[in-house]
Amino acid sequence: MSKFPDQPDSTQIHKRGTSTKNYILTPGSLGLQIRDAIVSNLRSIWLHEELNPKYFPIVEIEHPADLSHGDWACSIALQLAKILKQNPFEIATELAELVGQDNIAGIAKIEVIKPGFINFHLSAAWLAQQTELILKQAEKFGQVENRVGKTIMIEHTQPNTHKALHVGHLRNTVLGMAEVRLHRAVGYEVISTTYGGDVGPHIAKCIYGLRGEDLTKYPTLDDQIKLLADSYVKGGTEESEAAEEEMKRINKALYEQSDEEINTLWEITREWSIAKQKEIYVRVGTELERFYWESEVWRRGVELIQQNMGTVFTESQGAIIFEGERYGLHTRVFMTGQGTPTYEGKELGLESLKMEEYDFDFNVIQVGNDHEPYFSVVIKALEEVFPDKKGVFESEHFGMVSIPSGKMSSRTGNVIFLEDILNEMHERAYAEVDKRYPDLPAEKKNALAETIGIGATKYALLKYDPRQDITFDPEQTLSFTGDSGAYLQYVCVRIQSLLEKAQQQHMSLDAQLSTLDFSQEELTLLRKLYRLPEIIIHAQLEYKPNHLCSYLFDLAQTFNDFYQACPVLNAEKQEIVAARLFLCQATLQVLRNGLAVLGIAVPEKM
RNA sequence: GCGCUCGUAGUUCAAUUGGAUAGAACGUUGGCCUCCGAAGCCAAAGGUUACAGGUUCGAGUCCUGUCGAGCGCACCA
Repeated sequence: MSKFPDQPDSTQIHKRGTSTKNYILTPGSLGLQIRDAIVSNLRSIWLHEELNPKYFPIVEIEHPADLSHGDWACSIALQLAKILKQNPFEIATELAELVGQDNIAGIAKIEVIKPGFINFHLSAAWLAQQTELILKQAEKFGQVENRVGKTIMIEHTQPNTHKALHVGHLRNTVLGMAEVRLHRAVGYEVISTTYGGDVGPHIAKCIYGLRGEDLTKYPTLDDQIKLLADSYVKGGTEESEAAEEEMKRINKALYEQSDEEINTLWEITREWSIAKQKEIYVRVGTELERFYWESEVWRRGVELIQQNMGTVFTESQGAIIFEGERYGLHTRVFMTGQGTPTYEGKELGLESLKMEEYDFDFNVIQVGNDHEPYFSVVIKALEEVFPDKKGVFESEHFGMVSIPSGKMSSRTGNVIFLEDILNEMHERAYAEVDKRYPDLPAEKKNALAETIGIGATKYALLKYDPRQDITFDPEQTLSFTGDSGAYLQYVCVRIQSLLEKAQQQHMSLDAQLSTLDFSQEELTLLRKLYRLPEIIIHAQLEYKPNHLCSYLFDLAQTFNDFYQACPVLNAEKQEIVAARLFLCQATLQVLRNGLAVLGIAVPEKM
């Protein structure tokens, strides 16, 4: 007997790009039960009609965009019309009839609509039960165990030393940490790392501009960072031949550590940069388990290149190259004519060091999309050098950030600095806090302003598709109203204060629903609350935290509809008060859990 | 010139990877605090998804072409 094709669920799908929506179907979920019921009944039809199992489709179900179309929907009948040589509406009707006979608990109604959609409506009892589960699982709700036992290293952020961080870096680190948390949420063991450029021509430029400076004249970290930025511009805009020769000499000396004066200068200023980076990481909640540096991996890269000369790498015009063209890629230089490794050459050393230090199943490297062609080459070369590591390394490409005045460039000074953004957002949030709570001690105002400012900043960067280039206009992008971090925080804070009031009035906060007589607004809320785990899986598989942002914002809006329409504490009957308090708690839990994955904190009051 | 990515409301972006009437936010206009927090809510206006074909039950999404933008095309990262 020939075999029907496998019907995937969320545990079987590793990566985005898979052509099925069934990644959100977790084992035991109602969605999976519905899908499987459709599959098994369809198989009966298949066998009855004596069709070839080879042509049996992958059955997909999804949440209709419009809730009036039900909670789950399946369009398989439309796809089968041709194969079965039958009207899609008839197929849908027959299938719906058969699935209905399975009496799946939780389904209140199955509808067949127009051309041939089968729509499943969930019962209030099931939704209520599901919501009780949210409160039972508390902060664990939203976590799934799809990838337990797998370890992934995520390399992100990657700022160079000797340069001030700008909005682009902020986007990278905020996205990077969101990816780290999303992967943890689906069960991965995650190693969060970064890799910084601390040797090479870009550093040489800064050192060139720096020479002759009395470093002791710059006592504070901010002065020091300012000096580095100015020096970089000085070196970067110098175009005379003599200066270029000198910078090449400095570069070479940096690699070989052959010049005492340059070494000292480099060591001191490198520490400045790293201190500043760490300060920022603490502020934005970036946690890194291991900092890799070009200076510690380049020799290893050179050795690997030398060991694979003639096989993987070849010499050309004095440089050492990898002939990517043989694989339809670019041919790239891995070692320059001067004998220094390039970005690509160093990368080789980096990956080999990672493998030596850690045992991981995957390593995702998140970089800007301008690096995309290089990474295809680097990964190809890597797989040639380490043939047993095929499929381990993967690069993920983020879109670039430009600003209204054009493309950012540290060299010309057309940049918005990361810290300026954070500070400005802090100040704006402080002004709002001050307006509302003028009597609060300054210390508390500052703490609150920081939570709100950082939250709004992170949300503003996470709500876009990571792969899209974005224009970052601080006036417009960073907002405390509408689709913003502050909006979500506000909804949480308002629920918190509601619950506090309820407690003061000794109302019951049991994680149980005593009524199933829901209003339209309550029902809509219930129909969205249970979806968080699916959203997290979706966001993780596609590396798209913006899906989680959209969901949370939509949930918050749905809650506001409910809040506006339904009095909670002042509801007419005790059991309605209890039911609504219960809904408030569940919403708060889901919002908090989702925001935690995004790295956004919720203040107690605001 | 070649390659990759992209083109959606005045602006910034979504759109469950081919699903149902393309959604938000900002901005604009008008309304809602004697009522659980107005950083909130409601309403209005705003679209031939750059353009032209094609594929099919169905296209913003896939294929072809045109126009336009960004990025990349060996000793920078």
